[in-house]
This record gives sequence, C-alpha cells and structure tokens, in this order.
Amino acid sequence: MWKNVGMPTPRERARERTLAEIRSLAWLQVEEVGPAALSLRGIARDLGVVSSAIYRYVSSRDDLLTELLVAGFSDLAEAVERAESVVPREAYRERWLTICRTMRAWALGRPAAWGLLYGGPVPGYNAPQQTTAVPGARVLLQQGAVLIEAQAAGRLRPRIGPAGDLGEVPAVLRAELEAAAAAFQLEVGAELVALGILGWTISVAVISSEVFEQLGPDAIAARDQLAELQFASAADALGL
Amino acid sequence: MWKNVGMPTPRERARERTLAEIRSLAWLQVEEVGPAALSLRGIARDLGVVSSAIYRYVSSRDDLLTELLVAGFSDLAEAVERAESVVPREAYRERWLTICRTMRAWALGRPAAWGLLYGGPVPGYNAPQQTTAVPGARVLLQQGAVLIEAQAAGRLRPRIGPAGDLGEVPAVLRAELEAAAAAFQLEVGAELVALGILGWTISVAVISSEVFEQLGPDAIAARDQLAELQFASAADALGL
DNA sequence: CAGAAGCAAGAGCGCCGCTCTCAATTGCGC
DNA sequence: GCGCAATTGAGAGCGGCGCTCTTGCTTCTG
Repeated sequence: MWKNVGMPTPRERARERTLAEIRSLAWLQVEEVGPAALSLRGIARDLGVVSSAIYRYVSSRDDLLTELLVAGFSDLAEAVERAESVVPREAYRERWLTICRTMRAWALGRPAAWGLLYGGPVPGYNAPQQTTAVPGARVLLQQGAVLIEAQAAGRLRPRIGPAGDLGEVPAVLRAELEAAAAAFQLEVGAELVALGILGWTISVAVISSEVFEQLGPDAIAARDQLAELQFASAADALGL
Repeated sequence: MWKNVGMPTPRERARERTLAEIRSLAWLQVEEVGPAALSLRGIARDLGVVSSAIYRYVSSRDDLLTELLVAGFSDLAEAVERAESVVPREAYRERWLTICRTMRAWALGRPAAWGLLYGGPVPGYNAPQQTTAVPGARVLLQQGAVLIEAQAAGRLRPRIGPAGDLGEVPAVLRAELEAAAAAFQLEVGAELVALGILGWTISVAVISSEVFEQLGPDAIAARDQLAELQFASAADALGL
C-alpha cells in the first residue's frame, strides 16, 4: 500500500539539501546587505546555478523573506527561553533582565536579522500576519509571563502612575487590552497588559537604538554599560 | 565688478524650480512606496523627463536620500519646537508630553518619512553622519532641555534607580555621557544624560511600534489612548 | 524499459541606478 | 543684437534586479 512511509526518497533528500543551502545563503546575504537587499539572483550565483533555477525551490522573494522571518523569530525565542529557563523561578527581576540581555546578545550577534524582525518594514514586502504573528509574539509572552507571575507572588510594585499604581486605563482601551490578553488564554488586568507592552517596547527600543546606531555610530563606547543601565531602569519602572 | 549679487539669474530660478519639484515628487514617492524604494527613474517619469536628465539635478539616489533625511529631521524639529514653545515654561511634564505628542502626530501624518528618519537602515545607503547628526539631534536636545530645566527647578523626581535616585552610573559610562553632553555645550550629570536617553528611546519606540505596526496591524483600535498612556508612564518614570 | 516527474538552462520582459555622447536651446558677455 | 559657451534633455547602453516561459536533459518509478 504505502511504501517508504516517512523515508525520504533520494530526490527528496537532494531537494532538502538544496533548500537548506538556499536558506543558509539567504541568511548570509541578509547579514551582509540587509533584508531589503536580499536577492534571489545573488543566491543563485552563490549556489552556482542560473537565476531561474531558484524558483524550483522558493516561490518568490517575499516567500523566502517570510520563511526567514519566522525562522528568526523562532530562533530568538528559543535562545531566550533557553537562557531564561535556568534562572530561579522566583527571581523575577533577574528573569526579566535575562530575557532582555539575551535578546540584546542575539541582536548584536546578527544585527541584520534583528533588523528583519524589528526594523522598519522592508519596502514592497508585507509580512503575512497569519504566519508571523504567533512566532513573533513568543518573546513578548515570555516577558509577560514574568510580570504575571511576579504580580501573583505580590512581587510587582510598578513605579509608574500617579501614585505608583499604574494609574487608570480608559474604558475603551481597558476592554481592548483585556481582550488581547484573552486571545492568548491569559486572564490579566488591563493595567498589567499595558505594563507588559511598555516593558516590551522599551526593551526592543533599547536594543534597536544600539543595533541601528540611531545615536550615531560609535556614539557610545561603553555600550554594554548603557544597555545594562537602561534595562535596569526599565525593570525599576516596571516594579520588578 | 559683481553684478546681480544675490539676484538669481533666470537659469538659476528655473533650476531651483525644477529642484523643488523633484524634492516634492521624491517625498510623494517616499510616502507611497517607502524610502528604500525611492526611484530616480520614477521621479523622472513623474516629471515628464527622460531618466538620465535627473542627474543634472541630483548627483545620486543616495544624495537625494540624504537631502530628504535632513529635510525630514528639520521639519520634525520645527514642528516640535513650534508646539512646545507655546506651553508654559514651568509646566515641565506638559512640555515633555507635548514634544512626544507632536512627534507622534508628525509620524502618523507621514509614516514613511518617520520610517526614513527612525526606521531600520535603508539597504545600501549609509547616512553621512556629518550631515545628518546635527539636525537629527534637535528633537532629542529639545527633550533634554526640559529635563535639565526641570531638574534645575527641583521639579524632577525620577522614579527609577534603587531608591528612586537614578542609581549610580559606572565610571567609564559616566565619563562618556558627560563628554557627550559637553559636546553640545551642556554641563549636566551623567545620570541626567542617561535619563534623557532613556526618555528619548522610549518615546521613539512608542511611536515606531505604532507606525510600523509591530504589534500587528489593527492590533489596537484605541491607539491614541495607548500612546497617551505610554507617554504618561514614561513621564512618570522620568519623574516629571 | 518506457513514461512521468523533476530539474537546470536560456531567453526574455520590465524595472532599477548610473554613464556617456550628442544635439538643441538659452541666456550671457560683448 | 549677436555669437558663443554653458546648460539642458534625449537616447543608447551597461549591469543588476524579480519573475515567467520554453526547451531539453536527467532520474526515479511503475
């Protein structure tokens, strides 16, 4: 009936090897020239093959870009999960800081990849939300989990809001934030969601401004110290 | 001896008009397709002229991009300065919030322009630091001025640091931050510089995450409220 | 072993930035 | 007022891009 179930034919093996090589060359190119300049023709050249042959393996440039995008999100998320999992569960601040530090290390190691994930939009390319949303949210949720657990343990004392109490969230926004949390099977208050988004935004921003050199190249030599200080400040503000 | 000093010849006038038209078309294109897809050929088409003729007016695509970059920074800075100048000098928090709100309004009005200024790097294009640094720093300095004046007035109570005192800045970083401030003829402590950078980073990030739809398109309908809440939180953390 | 499936190659379309040459206009200095 | 020179636009062309289609060749399969 069914022969060779799960056992790849030689053809499939060859195809898979070629695909892997294409992905690898694509990452190299992204790191070298940036995501927006990713060129299928260039990959074909590196592969030693005529340009049209690439289209046997990837349906379009955008398709390849999407694949890299989810791979990048997943790789980052896994690195973060690995690093965070070894710090004591009740060391909430350290867990949050570890997530940030790991994100930063990943970003510094492959800056163009970070640009692909969190940089401005690649011109002419619209990431298919359906495909990228879930992997893209993993790190955010990881950060959120720390806040949720810290709050549950009574170890979250946010320093923002009129009286260090997060202030009040307007009704419309409140409903929306709680709905957003519910979409991830989370039952948390709007204030905590807002806090999570703020923390997330800050951490991404601190890293992006360093990776993209938005304060100018070589503006700060003591980059590590500055990043550490900013992460710590954010953790302070969040109340970890 | 010198005739027509400062009085443009007809040729110069014509040239200037063409240049202005090119710049205007370039902005239109940036808004439509994004900075990285800015095309000189496209501008030539819109201008009703053959592609090579463009090079009589702009030396290269990168050159045009740089010009737009500087113009964008300046336009944003002027909008911010205009808006901030009408709020009472001693209403520090309101001044800072006004700067943020104006930045956001500008960004929402011309998202691609914001992308050009603060998005990821345009592939293959390196902004000449020398040309863009000064205009690029204007808004940051505007924010910084508010913090400095607030501190001088004893109206700055940062809520970050171990005891709400900004913590301590490591020596190496401290020296660098103070030097950076000195480069702008500012004599301020490293802690305040760090605070300023943090505030700047957060405000840019809040806006970018909205403009670039990094939480997904239409993720939040109550965008205004969320932005306002985040700006307020940041102001709280900064101690305004 | 024949046929089907998979594959690489090549030519080609329209787009891009940019260069070079050549002719026409146009405004300047005399 | 006019000749000359500077300025301008057009055209052709180079190499690069994404992508399509046709044409043969290989390789696996029934």
